[in-house]
Amino acid sequence: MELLGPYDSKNVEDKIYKLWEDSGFFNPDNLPKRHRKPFSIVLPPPNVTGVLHMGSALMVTVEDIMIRFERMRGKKTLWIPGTDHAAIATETKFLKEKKLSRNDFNGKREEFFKLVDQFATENRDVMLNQMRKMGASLDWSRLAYTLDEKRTKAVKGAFLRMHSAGLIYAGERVINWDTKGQTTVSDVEIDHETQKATLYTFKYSKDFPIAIATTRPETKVGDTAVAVNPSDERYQQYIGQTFNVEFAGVTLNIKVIADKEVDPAFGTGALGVTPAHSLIDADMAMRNNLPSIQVINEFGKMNDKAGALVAGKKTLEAREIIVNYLKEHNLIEKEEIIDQNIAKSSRSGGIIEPLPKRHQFFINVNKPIKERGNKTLKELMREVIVKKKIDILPERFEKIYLNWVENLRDWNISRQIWYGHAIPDAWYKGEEVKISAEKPGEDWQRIEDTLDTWFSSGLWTFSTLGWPEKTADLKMFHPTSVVESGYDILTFWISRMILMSQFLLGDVPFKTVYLHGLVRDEQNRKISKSLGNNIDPLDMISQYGADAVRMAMIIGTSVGNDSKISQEKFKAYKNFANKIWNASKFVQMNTQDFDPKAKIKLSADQKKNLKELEKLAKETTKLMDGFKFYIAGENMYHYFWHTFCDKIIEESKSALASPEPSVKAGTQYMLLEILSTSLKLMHPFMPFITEEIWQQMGNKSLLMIEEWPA
RNA sequence: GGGCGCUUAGCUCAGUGGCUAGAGCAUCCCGUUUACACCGGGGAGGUCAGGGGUUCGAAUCCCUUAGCGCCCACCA
Repeated sequence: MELLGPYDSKNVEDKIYKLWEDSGFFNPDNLPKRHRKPFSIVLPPPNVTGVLHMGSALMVTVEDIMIRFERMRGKKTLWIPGTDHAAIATETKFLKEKKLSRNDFNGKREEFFKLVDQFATENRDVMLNQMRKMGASLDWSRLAYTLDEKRTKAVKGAFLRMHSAGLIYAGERVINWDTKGQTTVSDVEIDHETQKATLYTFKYSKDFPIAIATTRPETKVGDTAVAVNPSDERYQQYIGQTFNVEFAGVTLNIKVIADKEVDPAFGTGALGVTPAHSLIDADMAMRNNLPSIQVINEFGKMNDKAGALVAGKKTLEAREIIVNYLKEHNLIEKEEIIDQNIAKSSRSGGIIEPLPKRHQFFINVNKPIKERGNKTLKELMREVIVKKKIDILPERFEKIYLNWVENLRDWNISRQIWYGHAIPDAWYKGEEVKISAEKPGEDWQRIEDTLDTWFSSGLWTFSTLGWPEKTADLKMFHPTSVVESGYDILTFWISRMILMSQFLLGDVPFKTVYLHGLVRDEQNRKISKSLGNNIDPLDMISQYGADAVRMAMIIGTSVGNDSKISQEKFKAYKNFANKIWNASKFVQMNTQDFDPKAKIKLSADQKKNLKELEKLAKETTKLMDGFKFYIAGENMYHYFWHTFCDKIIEESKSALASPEPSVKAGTQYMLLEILSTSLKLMHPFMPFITEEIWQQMGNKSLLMIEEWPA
């Protein structure tokens, strides 16, 4: 009997974790025979250079609850750990911490790659240990990294298959250029900020017949057309005509075109078309066969084609110069202040400048795929939700997802950074691009871009199981049962996994998506480094114990909703852990002499207690099945404290003192029964303390693999 | 501009047609001989944002108003 003093998590947790790890039961291959049906989850791979924060603590808690619950229920449970190389984020962090720039490496990419890799690995081990502290029952023998050898093979296989199916194409396109990060980014990596901007209405020159409106006059030196709505009567006479105009030191060749995308009600109803620096204009130029003139370079400065007046200037300076030019020449008709969205890179914060770039790889989401019933990726992504092959919890995110898929455009997967997967077998000669294992010819050169990091994480559910090899793991554990993540990466990650799995495997990557909310501080602020309001889960673990941290994370957080976390909450569940400890101590002290073979007599109330417990177990199971862990946990808390401790234990005190042996033995039986069943029911939530007590009760087996009581 | 959601006790939140609307924390009163003061017993505290409707019955379903929040978007 060792349950002395108040519960001290520090003496228990590391010891218990080692006990579990040594048992081998985190690995489904080692589980006893009764564990047959698979249940699998892939851990959303955190950035390799990250640290465990409140969001990851919540993620680990929810997933470990599911895994432990299903393991006890007899499933063959696999929870795969791993980390994400997070290309841009890691490269940026490395350069910043080492106070280096890519130029310092003089093009020595391999050397650079090695150093970043090493940097990443050091960080990784720290973070993985943090997950152990949380009690995560991850199968460490299957640890994966999005940039390790096996995953590289998967990436290459996926890329080549998509390319040969015609789903990946390359070419010169107007892309989102991050002027700070010096790379292209995809549509989802852009944030829009509303700003006040001046909308200028003006003519290129006095002899040009149509006035146009823009908030970016500096781009107008790259105009090749003016577009009007085909039904706009004001401009009918000019459609099809071409004008040569002198504008701010350059000669523009402006064709007047009709395009239905133009809103006749906005501005003058006429749009100056700048094919090189606007995505919508680029589309319009493609439809109307217009030339494109790049006037802004990759550093956000005007180039030589922009004319002597502004060449070499930053875009904002150039804007002033052009506006002055317009004023001097009396060309401005109207100036008004409007709200405008400006695009910024969500990673670097740099302004996004649309500009044309060669050799860019895209995933075509609108191409019918022969081997998938002529459906497009977009249709496949939509179908799995509509046909309920995948459930998203909470359901409202299905609408958000579908809405996003509707608006989906081709995905630019090229990145101009070094740390990441090289685009496999990619070569260029001038504008030409070829995918070939061998160098296609003398004049061909390697395309040195890397892939968007989400390309590799999109493969995660099956690349971690050995794909493209036909492994036993893949057969057993894919599709995975549940994917659990924050709703903020629904479009980045969840959607890409669906895309990849649908095409490459013709199957869903998971059956259920469980989305958790953001963890916020007491003032309802997002937890972020810049606010300095981060609560370190490790601090909380050392103050309150991992079980208390897990309870604090899960209770009061319903699926898909943000939650608030505060010190009081951790404290409350630390008290609960102590309550469990003391109640167990009481039971043990009073059942030392219990003989399992003794004749027992139960009072009507005691029988009722056992019935109630049975009911609670059934309800808990139902709630867990419905992913309502927060309610299940709260119910257990309430039952254990206010029913078992406050009522049942109190009432048992007199019965334990009964002179009638069968009454005493009956009471002992009941107490032991309720305690051990409670420990089982609470184990997914509070694994350390329940296992510790289970062990101290003299059980030979691990609570972790005990049979679930309902 | 399009879409989604939230508003329930002082605070954080549960509760998707049915007993008198719940929990945790906080608060107030009482209580220290042996499981636990990291405790026990008791109490106060809510026109479920406002209005309208459906229903035998509404926090829950529908409409509407207000406030707050999120996502998407190439009105230049």
